[in-house]
Amino acid sequence: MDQEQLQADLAILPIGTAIKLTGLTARQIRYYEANDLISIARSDSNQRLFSLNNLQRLMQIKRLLNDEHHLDQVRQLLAKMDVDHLEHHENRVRRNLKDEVWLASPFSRASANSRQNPFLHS
DNA sequence: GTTCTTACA
DNA sequence: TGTAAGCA
Repeated sequence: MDQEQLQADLAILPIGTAIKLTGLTARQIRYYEANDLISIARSDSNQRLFSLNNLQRLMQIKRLLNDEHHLDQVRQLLAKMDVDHLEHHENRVRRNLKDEVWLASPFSRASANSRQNPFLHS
């Protein structure tokens, strides 16, 4: 995970900021969370902590509800999107692992010239 | 002052 | 969905 994603996942913003940036009310945000449309981090004192990704998702929920969708439909739609993203992420991890195994293998040029090649030094 | 939960109009 | 009560 790169630094951009890391910062986008950093949950540090209070609900007051989320309210101003999304245009939603605290009531709505808490209602969406209670109905599993979004998962929001909590502080030690049980206060909600929002990340940039949280805000983006809240605005997405806001847009979807304004169109045609009902709460149940939005929940299922977002749930499926989450599954897809997870699968893509897992696939990416598998590709990276596969590449690393190849690069570390004795059949790879990178391995033959690598400082970490166990066959070169001692 | 802000946020949280619960409950009622 | 808004709002008030009582806490943290």
